[in-house]
Amino acid sequence: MPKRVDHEEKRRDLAEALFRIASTRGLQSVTLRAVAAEAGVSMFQIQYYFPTKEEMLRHAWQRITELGAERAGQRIAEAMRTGDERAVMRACLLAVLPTDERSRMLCAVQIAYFALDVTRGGQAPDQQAMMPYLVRLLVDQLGLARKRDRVPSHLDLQLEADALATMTAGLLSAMLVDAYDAKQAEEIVDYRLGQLFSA
Amino acid sequence: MPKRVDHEEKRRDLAEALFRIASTRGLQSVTLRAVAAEAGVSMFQIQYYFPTKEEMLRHAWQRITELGAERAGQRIAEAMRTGDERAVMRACLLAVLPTDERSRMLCAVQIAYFALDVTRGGQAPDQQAMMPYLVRLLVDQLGLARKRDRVPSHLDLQLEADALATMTAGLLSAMLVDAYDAKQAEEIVDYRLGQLFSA
DNA sequence: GTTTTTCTAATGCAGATGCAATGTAACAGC
DNA sequence: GCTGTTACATTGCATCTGCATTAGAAAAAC
Repeated sequence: MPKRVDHEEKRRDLAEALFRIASTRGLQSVTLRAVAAEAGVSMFQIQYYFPTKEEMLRHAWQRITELGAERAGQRIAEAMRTGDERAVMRACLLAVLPTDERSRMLCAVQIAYFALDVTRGGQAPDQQAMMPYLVRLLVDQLGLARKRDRVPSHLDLQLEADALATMTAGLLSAMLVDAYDAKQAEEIVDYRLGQLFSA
Repeated sequence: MPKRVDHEEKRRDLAEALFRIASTRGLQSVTLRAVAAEAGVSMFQIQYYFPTKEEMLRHAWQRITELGAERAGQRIAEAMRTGDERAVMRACLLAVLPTDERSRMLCAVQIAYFALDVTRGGQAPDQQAMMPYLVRLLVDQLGLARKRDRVPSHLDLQLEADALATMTAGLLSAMLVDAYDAKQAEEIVDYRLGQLFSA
C-alpha cells in the first residue's frame, strides 16, 4: 500500500480550513474551491475525502461540537475535582464563552450553523442537546449546594438553572459583537453566582 | 407622469417576500429570482427598486430593525404608562422574544443577519445599538425602583441589567429552537424580577 | 516488480447567480 | 393627441457553483 494517510486527521485539517473561511467570510462563502484553496490542496482532494458538499458541512459541524464539548468538558471536569458546586457552575457558565481568538472563531462558526438550522426547518440536533445538558448539570449542582446549605432553600432550582444557562447563551452572542469582553462576562457570572451563594 | 407607485411601500412588500424566503429556506437562498418569484413579480422589479442585491439585503435589514423597534416600543410605552418599574422591565425583557409566528419569523431572519455580520468582520451597527439601549433602560428603571425602595439598595444596577439583558438574548435563541416556549420564558423572567423586587 | 492507495492536474458540464441591455405599455401634462 | 416620464417584461451574458471524469504519477506494501 502506498502513502498511508490518516483519513480522519485529513478531514479534521480540511474542517479547520472550512472554519477559517466560515469565520472570516461567512458560511455562504464556503465552497469546494474556497476550502481547497484555503487548505492549500487541490479541489479534487475535497471531493476525495467528502462525497458531497453537504457531507463536508455536516462533518465540520460534528467536528466543531466535538471541539466545543472537549473544551468545556475539560474545564468542568477540572472544577469538579474541587468538589465546590459554585466552582463547577462557574466553569459551566464560562467554559462555552469565546475568550480567546480560537474559541471566538469556533463560536462564530457555530452561530452561523445555528442560524442555518433556525432558518431551515429547525433541525438542530446537537444544538438542542447542549442546552438541556448544561441546564441539568446546573440543576444538579444547585441541588447539591442546597443540601449543604450553601444556597437558600427557597430557590427554584430549575428556574435558576434556566436563567443562568440562557444568560450564558446571550453572553456568548453579545461577546461576539464585542458588547462585552471576557472580563465583563466573568464579572456578570460571578455577580449572579454571588447572589445565589450568599443569601 | 404615469402610474404613480409608492416606492417605499413596494420596497416594504419586497422585503416581506425576502423575510419569507430567509426564514424558511435560509438567507443564502435569498436570490433576486427567488425574491421575485416569492413576491409574484418579475425579476426586473427587484432590480428596479434596488440598485443591487447588497442594497436589497441592507434595506431588508433596516426594515426588520424598524419592525422590531416598533413592536418593542409599543409594548414598553404601554407599560411605561403604568409607572410601574417592574412592569416596564418585564415589557422590555419580553417584548423582543418570538411569541407568535410573525415575531418568530422576524427573529429567525434577524439571527441569520446576525450570523452574517459576526462572520464577516463584525460590522453590526444596529445590533450593537439595540442591546446597550435595552441595558440603559433597565438600569434607569432599576434606579427609579431603588429610589422608591422597591428593590434592595445593595444591588449593582449595571450588573443586574447586564444579566437580565443577556438572559433575554439567550432566551430568544433558545425559543427559536423550541428549547423554551413563550409561557416558560415568561415564567423565567417573572421569577428573576420577583427576586429583585421582593427582597 | 507488481499492485493498490493516494493524489495531481486538467477539463467538462449543467444549472444558478448577479447584473445589464433592450423593448414596451401605461398614464400625466400640455 | 402628442410627448415624455414612469413602471415593467424579456432576454442575454459572464461568472461561479457543485459535481463528475479522465489520464496519469508517486509511493509504499507485497
